[in-house]
Amino acid sequence: MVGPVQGADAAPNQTIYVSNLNEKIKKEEMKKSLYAVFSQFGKILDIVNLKTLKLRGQAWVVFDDITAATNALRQMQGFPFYDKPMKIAYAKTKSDAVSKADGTFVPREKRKAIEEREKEKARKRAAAAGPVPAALPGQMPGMMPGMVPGMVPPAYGYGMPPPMAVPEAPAPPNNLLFVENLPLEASKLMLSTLFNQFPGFKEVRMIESKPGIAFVEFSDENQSTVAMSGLQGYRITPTNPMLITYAKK
DNA sequence: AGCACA
Repeated sequence: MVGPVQGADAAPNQTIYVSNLNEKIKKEEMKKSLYAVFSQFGKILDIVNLKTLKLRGQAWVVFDDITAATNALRQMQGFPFYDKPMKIAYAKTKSDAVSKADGTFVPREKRKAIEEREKEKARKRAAAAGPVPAALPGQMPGMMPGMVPGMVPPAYGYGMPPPMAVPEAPAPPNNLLFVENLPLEASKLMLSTLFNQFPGFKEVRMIESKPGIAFVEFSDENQSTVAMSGLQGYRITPTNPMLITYAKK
């Protein structure tokens, strides 16, 4: 049998479906925090988070490739995030961001229209031809006039814009953390106190001319990773959940 | 629980 099987998990996909998310968190914040937590696994093409009745508490994180998605799924399964354990599965279908990147994207309205047209053609053909004739020698079943084996859809048809701009590639895991979205009142002492709870803490560095960010150094990347998980989204003030990523070195 | 692309 072909296609998704009822009751089975979705097949591996470069998009993960994340559910059991805290519904109180606003969309923009949720996306930023998901980005902060998942970008360590690979390039993220898009994050979709809708708050409609049917879709709240869920998000789709679209990765560049399925290896990244698989690692994210395995490593972040059950990860406590805004006080709730994340539930992660592969998405059931291909994301638009992926279709846009590989040139196969067709807007939904057009997809519908095209389907209708194909159906209509099929009906007419069936009516005109009567009983199905045997295929001519050398003709492949299912081929239509004008079709050529191996034909592919046009890249970037339909006047679509190029794929969305993507945040620059995140740094690989390492011992130095980059902290952003800090409130102005965040001090070196506050941050040191906070990060010092985690083993391997070495120092906090802030830059006078760049408020809102800090670098936090640990002895090794395992230790920095633990601290990142522990403080991701932590609020020094109610308005600024901190965003922690690995620093570029 | 809920699988979309505002």
